[in-house]
Amino acid sequence: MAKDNDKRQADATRDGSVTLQDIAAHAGVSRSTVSLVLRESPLVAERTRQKVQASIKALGYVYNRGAAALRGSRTQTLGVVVYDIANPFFGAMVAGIDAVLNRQNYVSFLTNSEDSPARQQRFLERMREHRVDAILLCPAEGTDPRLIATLQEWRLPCIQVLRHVGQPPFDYAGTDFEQGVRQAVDHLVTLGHRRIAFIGGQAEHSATRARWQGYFSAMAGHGLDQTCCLRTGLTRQAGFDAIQALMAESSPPTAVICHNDLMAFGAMLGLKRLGMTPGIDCAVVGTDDVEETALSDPSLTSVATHPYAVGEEAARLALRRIANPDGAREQVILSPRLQVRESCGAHRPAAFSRHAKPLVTQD
Amino acid sequence: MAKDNDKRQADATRDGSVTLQDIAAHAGVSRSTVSLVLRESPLVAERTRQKVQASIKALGYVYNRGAAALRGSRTQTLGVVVYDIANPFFGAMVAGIDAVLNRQNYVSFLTNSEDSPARQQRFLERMREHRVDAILLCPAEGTDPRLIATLQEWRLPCIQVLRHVGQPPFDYAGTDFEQGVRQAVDHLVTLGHRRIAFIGGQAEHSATRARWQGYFSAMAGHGLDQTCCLRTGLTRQAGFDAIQALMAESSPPTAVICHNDLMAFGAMLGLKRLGMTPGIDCAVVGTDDVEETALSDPSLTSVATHPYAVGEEAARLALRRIANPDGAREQVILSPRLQVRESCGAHRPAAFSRHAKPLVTQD
DNA sequence: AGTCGTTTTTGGATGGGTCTAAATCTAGGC
DNA sequence: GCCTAGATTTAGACCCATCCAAAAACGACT
Repeated sequence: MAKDNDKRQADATRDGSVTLQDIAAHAGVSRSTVSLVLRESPLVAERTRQKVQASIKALGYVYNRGAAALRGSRTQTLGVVVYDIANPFFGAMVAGIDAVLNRQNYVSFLTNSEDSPARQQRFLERMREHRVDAILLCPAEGTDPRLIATLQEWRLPCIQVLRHVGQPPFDYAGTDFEQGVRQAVDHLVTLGHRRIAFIGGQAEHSATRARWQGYFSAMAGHGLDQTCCLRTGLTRQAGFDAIQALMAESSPPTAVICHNDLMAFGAMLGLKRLGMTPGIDCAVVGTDDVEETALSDPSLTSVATHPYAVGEEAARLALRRIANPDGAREQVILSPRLQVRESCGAHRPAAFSRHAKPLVTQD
Repeated sequence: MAKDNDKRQADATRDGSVTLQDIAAHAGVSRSTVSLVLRESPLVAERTRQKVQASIKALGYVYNRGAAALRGSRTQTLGVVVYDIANPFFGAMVAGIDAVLNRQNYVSFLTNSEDSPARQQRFLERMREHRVDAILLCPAEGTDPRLIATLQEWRLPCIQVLRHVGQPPFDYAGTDFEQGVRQAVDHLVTLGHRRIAFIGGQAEHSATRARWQGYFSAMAGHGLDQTCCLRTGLTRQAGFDAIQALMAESSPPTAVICHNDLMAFGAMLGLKRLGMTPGIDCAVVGTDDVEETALSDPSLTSVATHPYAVGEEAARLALRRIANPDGAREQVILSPRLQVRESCGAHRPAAFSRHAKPLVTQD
């Protein structure tokens, strides 16, 4: 037996792969026992546990999660699909996801659909082949609503994030965009604005619809029917173009709310281009409250949508769903908060530090 | 046999897991043959291939990459460790990595070390347990240089990105920061500046050292010895503080080069706070050329370090290394390019800037 | 018909864990 | 000293593909 031991150990050092079998031999127990020790089972006697642990250390064993996943049912991996990883908003969200997963020894695959349903589809299939335990999906624009049902058939838990498609009993984590826009409208009305425009997306997903809904209902609530709005793309350029179109109208708005911060930055540049000053000649409010809001000039008032926190919630929800695949579906919806800065004309803080926001937005 | 077939198929629909065995039975061939078809082996006869493919489609088979990885040696996965995923620079880099990997059917785990060597260590160990084929590592600040040797012992290919530690024969992809800073100095000298300051990191990694090196050597090359510089943190706040300290000196600099764009944005805000106009009272140059450079006011002149391209190169290098683990180590180093905008005072493009100035001086 | 070289196909071992049911060991009770 | 419930440990099947050596099929050529 000692000889057998030696041989094993020699093998191990040669190709660097020590297995349960090797540990078992070294510690003088069975493979099963070692497996139990590794999984911290309470069934193992303390003395045995220590003996095995010592062998594990001595041989430099590395757990093989792939092999474990093959027999067991969990891979301890998650798939994350976003549609624009270069967007700082998603950077923050991914950081939130990462923070939660690490605590649970999970790792996540990250892929970027670039808002292409076809790419998204390929990724999902690849994730499936890798047997991820769940998917966090920010659906690409134009995603077929039936996708969610398909994933269900695949028995692949899917948490939708920020946007959602398909029929309601689904898992979702996001922000209440409707309420966010409403807050922006309310604030602007308080400041005396009446002609408030909204520029936002034309695509049909939940996140767009919710914003429009918030805008229309808030305006109506204040008895302001003469809404003016524009359905555009979601880029900085779109904001730049849209604001100029709005200003060219016979009675231009005195304030504008934008679908996201990128568009708001574009709108501010557009105003400057026209010789106008954002926050004075026309108030501008963005959405997301990305880090850069504080360093634009004027600093941008924005509806904070807490990407880091959304990421955390989504990840937590995913872990709950993995633990209990048939549990009731959950929607975790965070409340946005209007972050008032200079661009809405409310005030102009004197010091940089006062309107600097912490690097990590956490509720 | 037909009965056996039926049973198999029933199993399949029940728990959604069709295996090679099922396909083999359905197509009337052996498991081995099916495996060959899946891997597009030229050994299989065309007729057989088609028959098998039909069965695969009919039964809705899903390839099990985990099982394949257990026997074979490749997992088709990569680990990516960055130190600040919320930073837009890394967002772009990750997008570049993702783009290359997808073409090769690879997926990557992404984790965020937050510049903590301990977290980084944990991640690397987890990646090892998942048997990733290679690691793309942006080493956290304070990483022990021996880490690279350790990874080598683990036989885990590691491509360092942007920063590097350890002894030279290693794989690396990054940008030539030294040359970047040199370009910035040269440009500023051409514009007539003599008192050029540099504010940058104090930590000891390659990326910091290279920048200092570039600064000192370029200054010396122009016969400008009276260098003034500050070693600070790398945040916006650090830039904000540093510029004010510099301006308080008896003979303040007329231009300042910053370690990254975040600091440059901070520095510009700092100048405004002092009632000065960036690009007029003091030139400011950043590094990285993140997207937001164009929308600051004034727009920021910056040394473009091409994060997307760096990500692509790193991923490609990783794939080469996986294919040939013992090949010669490579260093892929991209040349930066100075992106001249308004903040260095060289010119003020007509488009956005004409009206921007009055706006800033309003404080 | 027999031989030979290709081209295809295949059985069975293998990778490294987990799972289940059964075996073995305790200590306490009589 | 024997019996039993409870605590530990274990053997062996299993997960699902890949690998290798060997078998089978095929066609061409003596």
